[in-house]
Order: sequence, then structure tokens, then C-alpha cells
Amino acid sequence: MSTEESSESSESSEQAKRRRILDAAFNICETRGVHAARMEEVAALAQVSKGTLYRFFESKEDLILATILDSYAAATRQTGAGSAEEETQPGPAERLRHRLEGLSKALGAVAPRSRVHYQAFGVVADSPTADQKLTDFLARFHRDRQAEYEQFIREGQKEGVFRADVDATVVAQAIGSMMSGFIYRAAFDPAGATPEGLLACFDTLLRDVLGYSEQARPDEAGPDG
Amino acid sequence: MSTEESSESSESSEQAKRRRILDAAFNICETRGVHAARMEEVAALAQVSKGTLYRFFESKEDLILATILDSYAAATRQTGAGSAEEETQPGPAERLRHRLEGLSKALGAVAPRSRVHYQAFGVVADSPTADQKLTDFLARFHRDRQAEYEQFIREGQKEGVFRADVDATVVAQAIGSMMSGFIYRAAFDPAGATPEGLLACFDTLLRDVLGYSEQARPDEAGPDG
Amino acid sequence: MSTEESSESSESSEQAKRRRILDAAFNICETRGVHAARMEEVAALAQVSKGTLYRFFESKEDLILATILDSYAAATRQTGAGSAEEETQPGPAERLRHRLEGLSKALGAVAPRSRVHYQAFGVVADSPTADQKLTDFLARFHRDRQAEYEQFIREGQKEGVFRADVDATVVAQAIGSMMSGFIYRAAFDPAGATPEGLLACFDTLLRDVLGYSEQARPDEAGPDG
Amino acid sequence: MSTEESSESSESSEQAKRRRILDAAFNICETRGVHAARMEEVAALAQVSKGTLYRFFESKEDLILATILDSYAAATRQTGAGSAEEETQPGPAERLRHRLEGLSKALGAVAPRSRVHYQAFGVVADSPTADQKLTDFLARFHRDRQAEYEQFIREGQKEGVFRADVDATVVAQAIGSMMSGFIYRAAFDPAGATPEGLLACFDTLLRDVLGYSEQARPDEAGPDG
DNA sequence: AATGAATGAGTATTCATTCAT
DNA sequence: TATGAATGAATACTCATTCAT
Repeated sequence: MSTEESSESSESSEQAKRRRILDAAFNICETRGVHAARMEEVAALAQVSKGTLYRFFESKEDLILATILDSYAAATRQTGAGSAEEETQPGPAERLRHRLEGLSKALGAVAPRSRVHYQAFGVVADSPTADQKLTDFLARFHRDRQAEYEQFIREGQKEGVFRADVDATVVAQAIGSMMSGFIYRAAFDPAGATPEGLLACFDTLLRDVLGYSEQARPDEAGPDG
Repeated sequence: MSTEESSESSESSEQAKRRRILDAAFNICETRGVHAARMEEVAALAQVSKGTLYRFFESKEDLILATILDSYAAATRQTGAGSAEEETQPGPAERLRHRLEGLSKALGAVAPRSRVHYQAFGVVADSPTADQKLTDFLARFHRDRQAEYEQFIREGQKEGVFRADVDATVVAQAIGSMMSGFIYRAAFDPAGATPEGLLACFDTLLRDVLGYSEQARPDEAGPDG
Repeated sequence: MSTEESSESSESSEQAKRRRILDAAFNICETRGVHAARMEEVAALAQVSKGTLYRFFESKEDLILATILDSYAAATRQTGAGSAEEETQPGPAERLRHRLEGLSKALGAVAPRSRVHYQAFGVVADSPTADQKLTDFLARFHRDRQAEYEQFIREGQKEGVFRADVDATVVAQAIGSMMSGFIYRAAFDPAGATPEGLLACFDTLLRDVLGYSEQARPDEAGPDG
Repeated sequence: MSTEESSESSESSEQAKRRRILDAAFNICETRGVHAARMEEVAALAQVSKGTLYRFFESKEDLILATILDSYAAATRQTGAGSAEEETQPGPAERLRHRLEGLSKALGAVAPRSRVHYQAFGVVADSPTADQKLTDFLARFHRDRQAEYEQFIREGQKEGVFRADVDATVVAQAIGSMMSGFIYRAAFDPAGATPEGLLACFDTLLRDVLGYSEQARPDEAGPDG
């Protein structure tokens, strides 16, 4: 027990350190810029020594990469994707709508980190390994998301809640483009990138392209369903 | 006369040098990465000395910034925006369609440069001045584009070729988002970012959201040009 | 205990390093000239890395400044000023004579470093901070010295061993001028700057201006003058 | 004639250019510091091109050296040495006094240039040739001056106006030391280096060491002349 | 494991000097 | 002769990474 406990507490301490380092890294990157961020400063802010820092992350590129991935992980957690709440949605249209709403909010949370992300490309690119990892991650992230949209759309079409004469792939791509466009825009024009605006675009797509009306839920025999 | 001529040739030589430097800078950045690109290498490839390089660009940040802006300038030139051809389009819908097609192609040309652009953020950020310039440029570029889409849409609505019950601002924003999303995506997932795919999304928007059908033109017995 | 010891040895090692750096800096400056001295060379000769060099001295200017001040500190230590030996001198005249002798010898030791000192002005001037420090140090050094001479002279006048009809300030200034003139001369005409020659000038001042005769002491058999 | 005239005017123009360059060089050195002074800036201030600058001075070291020598030449011209006025002085004592007064004034004029002179050592030292020239010049300048003082003193002793039991060499050296000390002091403690203070020291030497009293001039029974 | 002193590779930038026009 | 564009040598300083303690 005591061994386990100490092991646990040690693990938790390790986790806590890792967290402190990631947070410190992001803060310094945000303040000084990714390239100008110094490992020494990160270590100091995280209250660990440089040596300890390198026990957690092999290199600066690695740390920066981890910081970005951490942003995405945190945002994804808030998405509501695969959540119990999402599962209880009445149908595929509602689930898609719920998902888009979750992602919009999540990206809204990531947006302030955009500048750091873009600066990170240049630093991470110095390490072919890290660069590949980042590229792969982002490509996969957006492809996976897009595949999910497409899946939702096809389900909706199968169930008759979405228009059948629409190319699910194209709509999914449109959604994906707007998602990534939102993040990009946030990097240099924060005012032009609000979750509300993004969601408004999605709702237009849902209504006019997919023919889905929130008001038209099966319950309600609306004039548009 | 001879003075004028020599002056002219000198000017053209200056321009040629500047072009060689910008091209060299981009090539090295693409090969080595923006951060790893050395001014000496750029100078060598551009066949000028380091001293001459610095006569054209105050600093590395300045050079990188200029390289990015140059990409956009080149792409914009190919857009067809404001071109005689665009002017002869029968109506606002055609003009918008023409514009979107031009931009899609232009962005398709910029796409391969995306990786360099993103890496550039990190380097340019080292110079507050250059950073501000880049931020301002991108914000303005995308806002201006978006304003143009909105204008086209409103004109189309006024003329009755676009559905009137659609929020022009939201659609313009959707288009803008997809444009920037396209560039972003190109940086890490080139296969996922093709001008054709982008244009397909736009066509869906035009048809389903704005209610515009290309096929409908001939019926209307329009002269078409 | 062991901690204290290691701390001590560490401290002494730090001191030793600092000393090695200062000596290396001076040697390189003397050989190559202050401006041509490269930090890398200094580090190599001092058997430390460049990084370590910069842990001790913020910049080249700082290092050069420290080298000069170190010369003065070393010379001052040999002055005999405030020493037990000086204290045991029978009277103010003897104490002044002793002091002048000490300073002459000390400046004789500084003389070979004069060339480096003068070259240093140009380098140190590149850093406003270091420049101010050097200027302040030298101004204060010479003013303080001069004030001491004046004090000795006044005491001697009060006790009647120096002529009373002499302006102590002027004589102190004369001594000070000759002191600094000696250092200056050493920079370009080493043969013209010998401690013996300097002391001969002082003795003339003491005898003819202040009316003090060394030979007169024993004869007068007085308790103090 | 016309050839001669144009030659003359051309010469005078050359002279004028050289003067402008020397003045420009000194001004820039005084403002920016000798090391930080750029040849381009000097050329611009002198209203000549860099190419022309190099027609007059082989290198930066050469220019700086010339600037210093020019300061001394200008000061020497004002000394009164060898002037008709000096020749008409009644005796060697008066001539020495006159000379010392002239030199004090001249050095007072050079004093503000001291900082530049000291900084110049470091730059000139980069060129062994220029360095040797400067060293030789200064050594010779001060030796020659000192020899003149000694000569005056010996003459005075021969004529009986100076005490015979004084070592002329030592007194001459004392004067020389104070002269150079004055210049040195001016570099870092302008307030401590006034021509009046210097002259006061000399007068003390003349009166107390050499036994010369201005009031005691044989010719004039007046209190001051 | 933790620390932080030590290391040294890496590079933007300047500016004296040259030389084609 | 005059010009000023072109050249390229020269170097202080930083900071990621290592490793002795």
C-alpha cells in the first residue's frame, strides 16, 4: 500500500511537473514568442531545473510540439464528441449539430493559442522528427474530423433528415475548411474569428445545404420538414 | 538619352536583383526551413553579396516578410479580380463565380508555399515591426476579400439572382473561412487541399445556399458575353 | 562541514577562474591590441569556455574595464598607503615621502600596462555604462590621491616641517599632475617614464618647494621635527 | 598664368577638402566615439565621396592619426614658441615663463580633444605603421618640449637668474610630466584640468625651485611691470 | 533524480575598402 | 577625378544541451 501510494503520489507529482512545464512553456511562448522562448526560462517558471526539463522532453522542438498537441487534446476533451450527452441526441442531425457546436466552442478556446501554434511551425520544423509528427497529427486530426462529419451526414441522409441530392464529401470538406480557416484567422485577426460566427456558418450549411431545420425536429410538424 | 537609358537599365537591374533575392530566399526557406535559412546562402543563390542583400532588406525578418507578401501579390495578380474578363461577366452571380474560380486557382498556386508561410510566422515574430506588418497585411487581405464577396452577394440579391432570405454576411464569412482554411490545410496536408475541392465547396454554396444555378443561365436567354 | 569546505573550494575556484580570465584578457590585449583581442582567444587562454567567460563578464567592454580596474587595484595594494609601515613613520613629511615613494613604485608597476589602458578607452567607450564607470573611477582615483597629498602637506605645515607660505592645493595638484603624466608618458615613451625619475621630481618638490630635507632629520635629533 | 592659377585654386581646393575631412573626422569621433565613427559618415559630413576620402587618407587609421597630429599642430601654432614676441622677452626666465604660459593655453585648447585622442590609441593600434607613427610623434613631441625647458633653465642658470644648485633635467622633467598629466587628466576629469591650475603649478616651480620671481625682474622696478 | 555550471556550435550584421562607371 | 554600389572578412554573443556532482 505505502509503496503503491508513494508510487502514486510520485506519479502524480510527475504528472504535475509535466503539466507545470507545458503550461510554463506555453506562457513563455505566448509572451516572448516561440523562437525567443528559452528553455531556462521555461524551467524556472515550471519550478524545475533544466536537467529535469530534459527528462520530460528530449528537446525544445519536442516540448513545443507537446505544447501544441496538449492544446488540441484539451480542446478535444471539451468537444462533447462521444460523450454521453451526444449519444442521447435524438438523431444524426442533432448529433452533428451538437458536435459542430462543441467543436466551435472548443476552437474558440484554442483560438487565443493560434499565434503560438503558427510560430511553432518554424521551430518544430528544425527537427525533422518533430516536424513529421506535427504534420501527421494535424493532417490526421482534420481528416478524422472530416470523416466524422461525412459519416454523420450520410447517416442523416439515410434516415431522410438530410437532403439526399447533396455530396456528403463536399459538405464535410466545407465544414472542415471552415474549422481550419477559423483557427488560421484567429492567428492574425482575433476579432474576425468568433465561435458564434463560425456556428452561424454551420447553421446556414445545415439549413440551406442539408435542408435541416432545428425547428423541424420530428416532434414538430413544421412547414419545412 | 544615354543617361536615361543607363538609368533605366540600372533600375531594371535593381528590380532584377530584388527578384533574384526574393526567389532565392523562398527557395532556401523551402529547402532548409525558414529558421535554418542563412542570409549568406540566400545571397549566394541570388548572386549578390551579403552587403547588397542588406541594401535591399534591412534584416532577415524583413526579407522573410517581403517573401510572403510577394507570394500574395503574385497570387492576387492571377485572381482575375477587376480584370476586363471579369467585367464582361453577364451579372453579379457570374462575376462572383468567376472571382471564386480565380481565387481558388490563385490559392492553389500559393498552397505549395504554405509551409514556408507558417514557418515564417515564428521568424517574423522576432521583429515587432515586421510582425505587426504581417499581421496587419493578412487581417486586411482577408477582410477585404470577404467584403468583396459580401458586396457581390448583395448585388446578386438585389438583382434577384440570389435568394433574398440569406444572410450575405454569413455566407461571405463562410467563403472567407474556407479560403483561409484552404491555405492552412495546404501547410500540412497538401493532398487535402486542391483548388478543385475548394471550388466544389463554393459551387455547393452558390447552388444550395444562394440558389444560383449555372445551368440556369442559358435558359434565361442571356447573351452570355 | 563538508558543505562548507566544498563551498570554499568552489568559491576559490571561482576566484581563480576570474583571475585567469583577467590575466588572459590583459595578455591578449597586450599582444594583439585591445580592439583586436577576441573573446574566444581570451577564453581559450583562460582555459574556460566562452559561455563561462560571459558568466563572469557581461560583455567585452565589461571585461576590458575590469582588467583596467584590476591593474589599479593591484598597484594600489602595493602603495603602502595606510600600511603599518606608513603609520610608524615619524611625521607627516616622512609619511608623505613614504607615500610618494610607494606610489612611484606602484605606478612603475602599472606603467607597462599603460598602452593597454589607453587602447581600452576606445573599446570601453562603446558601452556608455562602462565608459561612465571608467571615467568616474579615474576621476575619483586621481582626486582622492590628490586630496591625500594636500592633507599630508597641511599637516606638515601645521607641524612646521613644511613651509607655511606655500599653497598646499597647488603643490598637491603638481604632484597629481606628475603622477598622471607619468602614466601617460609610459604609454608611448617607456624610456622616459621611470619610477626613479618620478621620485626625483617629487624630492625636488619636497626640498625646494616644501622646504623639507631628508638629510636634516637625523641631525635635528628632534622627537618628531 | 591661367594654368598656375587653376593649379593654385585646385591646390587650395584640395587643401580645403583635406581640412573639411579632418574637421569632419574629429567631429564624428567626438560625437560617436573614435571606434564607432564610420568612414561613410565622415565623407558625408565633409561633403566628399568615400572614394575621395581615400585619396587623401590611406585608411581609417591614417585618418585618425592625421586628426590627432592636426590637433597638436594647431595647438603648437598657438604656443608662441619661436615667435617674435618670445624673442623680445628680456631674458631666459621670461622666455621660459612666456613659453609655459603659451603651452598652458595651447594645452587648454587641446584638452577638449583629449577623449578623442585616447580613444584613438586603440584604433590607430590596429595599424602597426600608424601606431608606430603616433608613438614616435608623441615621444618626440614631449622629449623635444622637455629639451627646450631644460635649455631655457640652463641658460637661466648661466645668467644667474635661476638657482644653480638645481638639477635642470629634473625640473624639465617635472614640467614635462605636468604637461602630459594635464592632457591625460582632461580626458576623464575636465574640471580638474584648467590652464590656470597648470600655470599656477609652473609658477610655484619657477619661484620656489628655480628661485625666480616675476616681481624681481632686474629691468623693471615696478611691482608688475 | 536533481541541479545548474560548463560547453561551443552557429550566424546575423557591420563597415572598411575597392573599383567599375 | 569623383562617385557610391559592391564586396566579404571578421566576431561578439546566445542558448540548447550535457554531465559532473
